[in-house]
Amino acid sequence: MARVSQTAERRSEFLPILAAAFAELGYRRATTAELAARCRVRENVLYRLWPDKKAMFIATIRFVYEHSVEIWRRVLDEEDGQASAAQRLLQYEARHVGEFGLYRIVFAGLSETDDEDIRDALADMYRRYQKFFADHVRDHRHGAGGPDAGLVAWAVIGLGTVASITRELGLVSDRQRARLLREVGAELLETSGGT
Amino acid sequence: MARVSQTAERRSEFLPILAAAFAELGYRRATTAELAARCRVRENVLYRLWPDKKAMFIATIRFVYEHSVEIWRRVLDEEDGQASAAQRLLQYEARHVGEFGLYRIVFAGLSETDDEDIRDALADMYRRYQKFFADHVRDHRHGAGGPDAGLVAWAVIGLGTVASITRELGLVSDRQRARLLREVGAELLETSGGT
DNA sequence: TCGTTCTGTAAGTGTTCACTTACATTATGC
DNA sequence: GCATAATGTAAGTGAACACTTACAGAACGA
Repeated sequence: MARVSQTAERRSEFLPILAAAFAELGYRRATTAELAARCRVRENVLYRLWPDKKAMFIATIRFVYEHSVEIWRRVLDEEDGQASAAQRLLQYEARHVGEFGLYRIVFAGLSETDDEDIRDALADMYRRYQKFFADHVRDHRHGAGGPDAGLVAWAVIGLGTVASITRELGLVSDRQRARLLREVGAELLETSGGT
Repeated sequence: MARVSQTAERRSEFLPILAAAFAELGYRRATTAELAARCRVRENVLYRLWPDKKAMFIATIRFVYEHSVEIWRRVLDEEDGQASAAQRLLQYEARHVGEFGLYRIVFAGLSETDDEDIRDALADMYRRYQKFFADHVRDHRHGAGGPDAGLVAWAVIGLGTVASITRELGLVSDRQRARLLREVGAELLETSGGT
């Protein structure tokens, strides 16, 4: 034997760079030449780490999910007696939504959904997000009535999505976007169950 | 002079076909060869109607907006003494959201937002949608308090977006998706203004 | 009927891209 | 120190794509 493989380390070294590139350029425009240049290696180095470009993209989707969940966990670990976890997540997003270009990667993926592998990776990511929020919504209400917490979680994801879109397209001011997430988000959490 | 030009008619003849193609394939995968084949003409025929592929896409975005607004107007014209216009729109979407692949075109556009023209076309489209809904939200409440109707309109758009995503990725059943739009949508309309 | 313009067909063209191959260099276990 | 496998450099390849050009036929006003 000679020289132990650094494959795993290199993968996690490059993933944030790939994520930034896919977020900035979208799937098609992020050419393998561009990805390699940003990683400061040649293309074939990337091809030793992943079988093809699609695999790089799917790995990026997973990375982005884990990255943002990690950030959220850190936010939740900060002590704050007043607000529930769900409220704190909304407040955090009110200030930082769209910051890391997560949604640009998701949009890129959503226009590639005729590819089964990409669709599966996205579906998996959304399921995890929804479960994450739904748990916190249920916790926020601890047992009280209201519409299905799962549905509210989807609505919160929708709120984050539209917030990112308005940011991306310059449709509303930062101030208004923060209000959107805080005020409408609070309403979603507080609703006492209609129909 | 000889032979009068049919340019305008042909454009509107092809637009629904282009819309279907972009919705099904996304921007990059909808190659000009594929677009032409679906229109049953050669590529250069399309290039006589629009200067380039981007112009075809932007024309499609506008078409899709006008198409869905026309449908909504028809829904609103049907008499229904009970429900407000906003409620009827939500009920309609609960049954038909994502049906025409509108959001796939939007997603395709959102991953091309580094192109100024595409970004502008999308921004314009969103502004119109938001105004359309905001007017109906205000009307629904006729003067009563609550969070800014403009913000609620954005939230409704978010709800429609996430509904389309869950449909696209097969994440929730049709039944649950209808509940999401009807129940959570109703909550958004009814909120009496928090903070 | 003639001339002009619209409309259709067919075959390029230059570029870009995902992915590959060939080979030189370097680190490390034995 | 030497064999071995990891790592780096450089060039290339075949396919796909946006867009073009050249030309033939068809409609229609004069």
